Amino acid sequence: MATNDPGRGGLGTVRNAVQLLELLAEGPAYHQLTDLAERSSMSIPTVHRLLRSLVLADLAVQDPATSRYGLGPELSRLSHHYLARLPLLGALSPYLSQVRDQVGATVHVEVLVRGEVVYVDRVDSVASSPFRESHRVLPALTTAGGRLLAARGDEEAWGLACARGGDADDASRRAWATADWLAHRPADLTLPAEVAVPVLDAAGAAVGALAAELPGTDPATPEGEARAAEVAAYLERAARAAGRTLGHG
Amino acid sequence: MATNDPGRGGLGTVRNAVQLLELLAEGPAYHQLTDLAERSSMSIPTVHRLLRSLVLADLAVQDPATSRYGLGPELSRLSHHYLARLPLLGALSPYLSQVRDQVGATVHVEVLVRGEVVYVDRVDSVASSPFRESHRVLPALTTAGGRLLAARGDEEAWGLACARGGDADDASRRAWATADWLAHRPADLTLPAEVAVPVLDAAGAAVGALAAELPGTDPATPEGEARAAEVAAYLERAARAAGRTLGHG
DNA sequence: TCTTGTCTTTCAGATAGTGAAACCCTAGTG
DNA sequence: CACTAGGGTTTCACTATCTGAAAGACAAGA
Repeated sequence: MATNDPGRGGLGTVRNAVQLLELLAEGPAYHQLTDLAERSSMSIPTVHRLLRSLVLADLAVQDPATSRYGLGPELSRLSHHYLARLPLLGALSPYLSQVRDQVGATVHVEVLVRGEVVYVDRVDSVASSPFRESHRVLPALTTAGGRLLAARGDEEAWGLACARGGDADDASRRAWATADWLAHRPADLTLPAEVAVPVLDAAGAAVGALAAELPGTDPATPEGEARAAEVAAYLERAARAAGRTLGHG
Repeated sequence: MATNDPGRGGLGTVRNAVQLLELLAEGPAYHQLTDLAERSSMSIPTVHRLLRSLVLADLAVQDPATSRYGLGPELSRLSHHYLARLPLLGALSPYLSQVRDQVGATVHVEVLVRGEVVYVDRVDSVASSPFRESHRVLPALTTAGGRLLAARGDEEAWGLACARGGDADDASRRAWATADWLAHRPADLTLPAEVAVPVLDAAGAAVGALAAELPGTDPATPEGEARAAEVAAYLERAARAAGRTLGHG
């Protein structure tokens, strides 16, 4: 046992605080203390103190009516500071409007974090539907971009992606890891299908995905696949251009 | 000393970890350990351990080349989970595309967090410029929306906003707190001017702002102000409609 | 009223985090 | 090439600080 695994390394208090944030992130907006204590297998006072500290930092909030706990706005502020300096976004940004115009659909930039796909940037098409899910975060393997990124990631990333559901075998992984582009129609039929291409940095690592919506198209049909290939060509050009401005690792 | 102020309440380790995240959020993308230790007035080993814990949780990253530290992608994942369930966004979402079409410009949803304005949602106009700053986070008092929100906030929020710069006196505050809408052209002339209206919940508290860009318009001129008032009318209608679906507090 | 289910606080004790100092590396320099 | 300077990392004894059992508050239902 090289790692001497106590959960995993790092300061216990930080680990516990982070675990709470992750519990708060799943399921409904607000959670009750008792429940969080049980799910985290920490004692109730400990959870209470941790939550109070997180609330003080605005990383969590406590609903004054029910005194239940949820995630806090400071996460958004920090996230925006992170994204504002993310090389991937800076590199893609100049091309996004053009790609949007070329493909005539909403374009997304996606990254893979802990088995989930996060939509970190977007340019809306003219005909964006009013049913916008602006802040989707989906299990990686349920989206085209997520499949590309998870399959090209390391074992840990792939494992986390599988753990989020959307079953996949090793054959799928090999196919996705080598594909230049991928189209997928989500099981939720209210969401549009999407085509995605990976964005590779100078070292050849997939740092994100560039995806376009395919409203009213089913990539399982021949004409759908033709449309997807056509759109993918535009995406690939932008992804390659952006990739050239990205340094190593 | 009612508060017995040791910095402020909460668990010390969490407070320190959060302080590091805030230091990482300001200035350049990557910071060095020594510098962070000095700025936080914590010992170097302590900062090192905290950062290692944060890196383990993906809340921070360590650049493998320079071994310097920056914010991590998990912040985005958590932030998206937060935003996905934010009542403000759900309430405004159905109206945003329509407002975009009515005003013919990019529309933003903004919230105030710790003295900074965070752009939490956006619908792009057809003619969105390629120089998109998608993930701005600006000192509150340098934007129209931030001024509205800070002025209507409590003392603490107002104080934090002033601390971020963009000087303001009490007269300005009173004017902004009662204004139905506000237009402002940022000092950075590459950014467009914006008009903003507050979004009030059932209790009358300002939970966010709805703003539209005014490209090529200077609200300081008579015709600019007329245009701003016209746009504001559309924004107000959407903000009121959304506000009705927002509960108390 | 009593019960049940919450969130919150207290307090003694030991776990777990702290800082000084030493160690290791890499990069730059004479 | 040896030397220095500047970072990041690790060790270790100490004790500050976090922990958990139990008790306290508070609200909602029966």
